[in-house]
Amino acid sequence: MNCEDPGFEANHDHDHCMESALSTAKELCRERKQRLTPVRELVLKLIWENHQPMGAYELLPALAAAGFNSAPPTIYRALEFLQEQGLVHRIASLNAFIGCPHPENPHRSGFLICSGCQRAVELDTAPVHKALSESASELGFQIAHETVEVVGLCADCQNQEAVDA
Amino acid sequence: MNCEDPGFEANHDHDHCMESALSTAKELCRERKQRLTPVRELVLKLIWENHQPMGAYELLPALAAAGFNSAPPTIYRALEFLQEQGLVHRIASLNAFIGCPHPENPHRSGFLICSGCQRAVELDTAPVHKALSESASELGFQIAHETVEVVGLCADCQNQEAVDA
DNA sequence: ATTGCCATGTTATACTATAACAAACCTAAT
DNA sequence: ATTAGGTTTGTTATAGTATAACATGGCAAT
Ligand SMILES: [Zn+2]
Ligand SMILES: [Zn+2]
Ligand SMILES: [Zn+2]
Ligand SMILES: [Zn+2]
Repeated sequence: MNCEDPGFEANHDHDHCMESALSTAKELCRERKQRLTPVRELVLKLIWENHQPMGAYELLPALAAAGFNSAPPTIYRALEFLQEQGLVHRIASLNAFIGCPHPENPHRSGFLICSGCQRAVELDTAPVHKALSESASELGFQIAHETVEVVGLCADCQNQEAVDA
Repeated sequence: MNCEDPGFEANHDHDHCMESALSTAKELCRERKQRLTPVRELVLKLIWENHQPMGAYELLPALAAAGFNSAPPTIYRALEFLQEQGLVHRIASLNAFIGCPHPENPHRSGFLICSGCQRAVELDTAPVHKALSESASELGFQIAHETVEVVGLCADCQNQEAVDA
């Protein structure tokens, strides 16, 4: 698999993920006449490299190592830009950020987060959105944004638990 | 309506909400042999009084006014206890806490949050959970906990917007 | 009364995020 | 090329959220 086909499979080509995500990002920003500056690109790269949700402050050392200013505003500005472009999502329950595998079409995001291996994969939120919008419309509530973050164990980590037990 | 029938209706009996929530809490803690100490009860009362999601630090002044220590650990300990007992929920996307209208049977929580009036109501999460668990089981993912927080406009605030426009 | 557990007080610190203003840098007219 | 205007980055400071660690006090079972 690659990162365009979300899942928890461990054995996939990380490098391909990252390169693909970066080249897609460059193309999108070019189309949209947005500037994927060096620091923004580096932050995106770092997020994809780690391939799991990353806190803002976890990214700072690598920024410093690359010669950029590593005060908090630097990283938060980059993250803000990347979020606006749909290149990364924020996971509220983790105070962390993760790369989006489908930035070309903006969408509602939702995540499955494994508490065993810390990996997170983006969900297809269509079914859950349908359920939510039905509940909301019963109350006359107009949805603007959804936070859907599910914590649990991925298949690998369930197996691991069984082995350990 | 009262708070056992969640909704965004403005004209309901706040005092009844609060008293009902507090007496339910007392009874539950007695049944469970848990101690609803003065500071814990006060925190619960403050949360219900405000009747909207409250940040931990917003509650501290009232604690100080009541003669309690008002250092952060005090409030976070009380909140932790109240969460364990299902008496309050944390809303991750707001870093805030709100009283649960149905603490007698522990449940998955989900919220509709109005960005106009800051009120939040608990959702019936059964339909959402059904959708989520189908998506999760396709990936062999075992759900432990769900964060479902929907931001938007309640009916009142939609009307208000229409008037203002 | 003694012991042990739970709850609270207290101080300090970690972690997360933004405000505010200055400097550098594009970019696109002139 | 010059200049003016907007955007990006640097820099310092601070706001906002949450927990660690250890001391003290209250309560209950023996
Ligand atoms: Zn996405
Ligand atoms: Zn896992
Ligand atoms: Zn609840
Ligand atoms: Zn409203």
